[in-house]
Amino acid sequence: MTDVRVRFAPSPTGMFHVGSARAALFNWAVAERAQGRFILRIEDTDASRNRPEWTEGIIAALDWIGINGTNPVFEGPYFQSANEPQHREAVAKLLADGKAYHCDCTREQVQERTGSKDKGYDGHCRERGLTAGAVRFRTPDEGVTVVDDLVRGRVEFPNKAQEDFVIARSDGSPLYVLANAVDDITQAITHVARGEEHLPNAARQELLWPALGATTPVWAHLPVIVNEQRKKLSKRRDKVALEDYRREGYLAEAMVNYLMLLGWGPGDDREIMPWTEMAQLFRLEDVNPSNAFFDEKKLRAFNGEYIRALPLEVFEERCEPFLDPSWDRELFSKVAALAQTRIAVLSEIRQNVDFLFLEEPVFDQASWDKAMKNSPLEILTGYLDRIESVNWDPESLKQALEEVGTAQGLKLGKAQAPVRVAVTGRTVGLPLFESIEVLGRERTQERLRAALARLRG
RNA sequence: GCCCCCAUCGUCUAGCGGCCUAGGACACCGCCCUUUCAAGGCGGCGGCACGGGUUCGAAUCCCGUUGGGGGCACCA
Repeated sequence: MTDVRVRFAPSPTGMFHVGSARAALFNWAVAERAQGRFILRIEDTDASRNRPEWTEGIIAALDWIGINGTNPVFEGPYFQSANEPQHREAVAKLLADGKAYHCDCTREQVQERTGSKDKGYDGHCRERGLTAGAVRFRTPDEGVTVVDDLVRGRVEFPNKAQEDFVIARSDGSPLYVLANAVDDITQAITHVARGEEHLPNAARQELLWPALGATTPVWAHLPVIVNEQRKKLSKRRDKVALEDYRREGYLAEAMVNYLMLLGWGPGDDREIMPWTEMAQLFRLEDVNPSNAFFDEKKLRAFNGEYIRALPLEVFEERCEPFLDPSWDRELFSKVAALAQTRIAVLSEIRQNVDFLFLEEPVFDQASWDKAMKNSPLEILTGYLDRIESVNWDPESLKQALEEVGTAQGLKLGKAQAPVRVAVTGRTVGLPLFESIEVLGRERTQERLRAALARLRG
């Protein structure tokens, strides 16, 4: 088998999308498994829609999910705009060969002639011998064009429904369908795996490649990732930016793992699986052809799994960006392990540990009211009293509260509520007595007194 | 309107003619553990869209219906 060369060819027209990330990952897996090449090509031929920061965003996002030059399989980035001379040359050759022709019709003129806005181009300029204007590719009028697709099988497109599509603007600048084909050919791409929205383009390129003297690559059109309404994920209405997920505290490993499972499965009954293993198992032939819903709930669950699997020190490092710079890291270290099983995304670390660092805990009225139901005055005063002399370890702190509770006829579950809110401001959180231990005697006493004052109004 | 794709639990998937009494995961619901909340353990709910074929046998093959989706730019 000849060397496998795949490519990922995003256009820098917006924030990097989870759908693009998955397509990149699928290609990356193909390249890795085959020990081939993964070519990153930035398709920046529409200058009006491109911005340099989007390009940087693409590279940073790919790097985040593990796609970068560290791996020798990676090649690029190349910029499509740099290949414009070749694109123009290809257009010229097609023109010279009579496989393409100039056309100066406006959209309005075409519509007027065909009497419909849905009919498409009518071939009006085919034999006019124009030497200027847009360039159209001459498509066959009969027969079918076949796209042999790894995930969809044989797909036929009737040629009579295929209009003579434009390959270059009237100013001579080449269009996507042409530029993309030329680059794929010159970069010797063997497998094109991209979103299903490109399937109609494949029909055109199936015509274009031979016209350019090349044999067609292996196609694989990936299912679309959809939202809850089963519509293709869109920048406008859906949360699609990979960067947003990163900032929220999703781990790249979890994101990669989850994305790989959208349209594909490793085959056995495992889902949580390291990249190296997935890459060895992945085959385009096994990609499921139907659309997949991006389920953030499941992503969260995966992320939780990955967080819990982290060695403690690594977990602490990963939390770093989500902690206030002023917070004492040694104090944080003491409760990190307790928080690790309690968060699903890293940003949630804050609400779990903030009570340790704030001057006074953040109270919300609802939690307060909920917790201060059962003899709160007695519990708080009683505990304040016991705490004065108790041994400062979780077990003793617990026993002390148990005794105070018993005196009020309350089990620990009830008795801990007022204390928890007094100390942490919240009704749920880390194990109470470990939290108190780390907070220290004095600060705990302060908080209990403050709560009492607040309680007495 | 035209062209194309798709169809297994709510969701993501396993299944590629007999192993299926359809498996797993997320979600959901119980129970256990328990100082709250998690985590963990155990259990439960829940699906082959429909109708015809083909076959000794169909979730798996074929056709149709219905339902979803994608594409129809001098964007990528």
